[in-house]
Amino acid sequence: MNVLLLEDDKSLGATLKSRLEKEGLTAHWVSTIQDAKQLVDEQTFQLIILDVGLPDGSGFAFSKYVRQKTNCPFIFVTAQTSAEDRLQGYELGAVEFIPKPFHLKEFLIRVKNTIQLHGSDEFVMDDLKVNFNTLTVEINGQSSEFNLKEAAVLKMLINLSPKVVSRDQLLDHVWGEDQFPSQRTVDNVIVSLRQKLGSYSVLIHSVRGVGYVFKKN
Amino acid sequence: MNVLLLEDDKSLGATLKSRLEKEGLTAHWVSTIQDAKQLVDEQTFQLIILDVGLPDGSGFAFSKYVRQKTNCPFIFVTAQTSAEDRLQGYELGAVEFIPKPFHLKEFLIRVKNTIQLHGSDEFVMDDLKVNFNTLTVEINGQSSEFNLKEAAVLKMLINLSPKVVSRDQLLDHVWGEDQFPSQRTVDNVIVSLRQKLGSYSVLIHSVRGVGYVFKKN
DNA sequence: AGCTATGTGACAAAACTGTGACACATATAG
DNA sequence: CTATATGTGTCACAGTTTTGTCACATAGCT
Repeated sequence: MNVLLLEDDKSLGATLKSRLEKEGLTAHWVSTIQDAKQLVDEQTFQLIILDVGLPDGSGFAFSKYVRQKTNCPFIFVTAQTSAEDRLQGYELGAVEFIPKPFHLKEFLIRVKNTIQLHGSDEFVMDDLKVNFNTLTVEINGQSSEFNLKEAAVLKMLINLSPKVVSRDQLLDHVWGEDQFPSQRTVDNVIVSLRQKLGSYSVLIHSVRGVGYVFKKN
Repeated sequence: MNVLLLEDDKSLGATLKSRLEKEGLTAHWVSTIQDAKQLVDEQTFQLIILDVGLPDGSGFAFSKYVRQKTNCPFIFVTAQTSAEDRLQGYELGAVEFIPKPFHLKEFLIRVKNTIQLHGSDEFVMDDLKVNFNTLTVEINGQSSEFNLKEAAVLKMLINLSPKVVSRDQLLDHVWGEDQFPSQRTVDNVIVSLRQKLGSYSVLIHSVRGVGYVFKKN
């Protein structure tokens, strides 16, 4: 799960990022709306956690930007906690509203609940539907299943699309920085991915000398 | 859906009861812990919404009483909203904590989320009928009984369907975050569930490396 | 003690993974 | 243009990991 954390308090941001990662999530932490916009344009997230009072604008405004681009669920974490603030948050499409200050345990409980309830980890394009939760891919109703590595590789390619992802990046991210399988291993995963993607296999291009790209159309 | 509303503010209580009923729920409204205990002893509820500051005691205390008797989810609605209060609420097993004052719309959004996440205590599909309250399953009239763990696991799978539930999620939710049975334990519960589900056992799929899914057809 | 509910360990079965070999493709130099 | 070097696609095999299942141990209750 790819999580975007937008929080300008350095200490809090660092803490939350580390706790989210302990939960097995991939957390990206930025402290300005500008940086957040850039990340949202570059990657896809399954959850966004954001403050309202930020140095370069209001989290409420940013949440509108997010809504236009994706349907990613988001959680407000803020000291502005009046009934009106909360209602505004929920009406903007928030799925949670956590008032500051809070205890970490409460934060984690509520984030977990949110992920269980709203966290759909899907990629859809035309007749192609990939579900990273059930590790399945459906093409024109025909479905087949991924294994863990395949899913992780495809997810990374899609998340970073249209950037080229090197084999080393894949090995680091998917296999872990302490594992050193041969680079042929990556190719093999690509092979089986392509088989399972059928006619959509052409979306995975190989870039000679570098790695692979997923091109959305 | 049977909902218990424990709120001593007459005006607020009446409003909430009426709004809950507009949502199609059956709402019982009482204003004292004494009355609430009596109702809890007499009936089964699928959701309890309660204030903390009550004329004849603390809602926190009552929530402990509830926990002993049932596993019904409950939501605190209260003006005591410090981080400590909220944490205490969540640690007592609350699934939501709504600070006063609030707008009705926020209240309804959060109640609906809760209901969706925790579901009802009966599940019916074709010839399959599962009752999580009496811990029974009936298939074509043939009935058998679950034990507590089996029921809790099945309920979680069904409530989150079609999402995959990891063994860790199951261990946290069913066994508790402070218990650490082996993951084999989960598999064994799945085995006995499958046995009791007979021909419907195929609905429980395992997702290698992740966990299990319940697929409603 | 007898009973039930629950957790554990062992082992087989199934699925996944990484490797090397080889064919094929693409770049670069001559 | 051809030869050579290098990168990539694909396959089958064997080792590893995960899961299904069973028999048994333990705990708590009556």
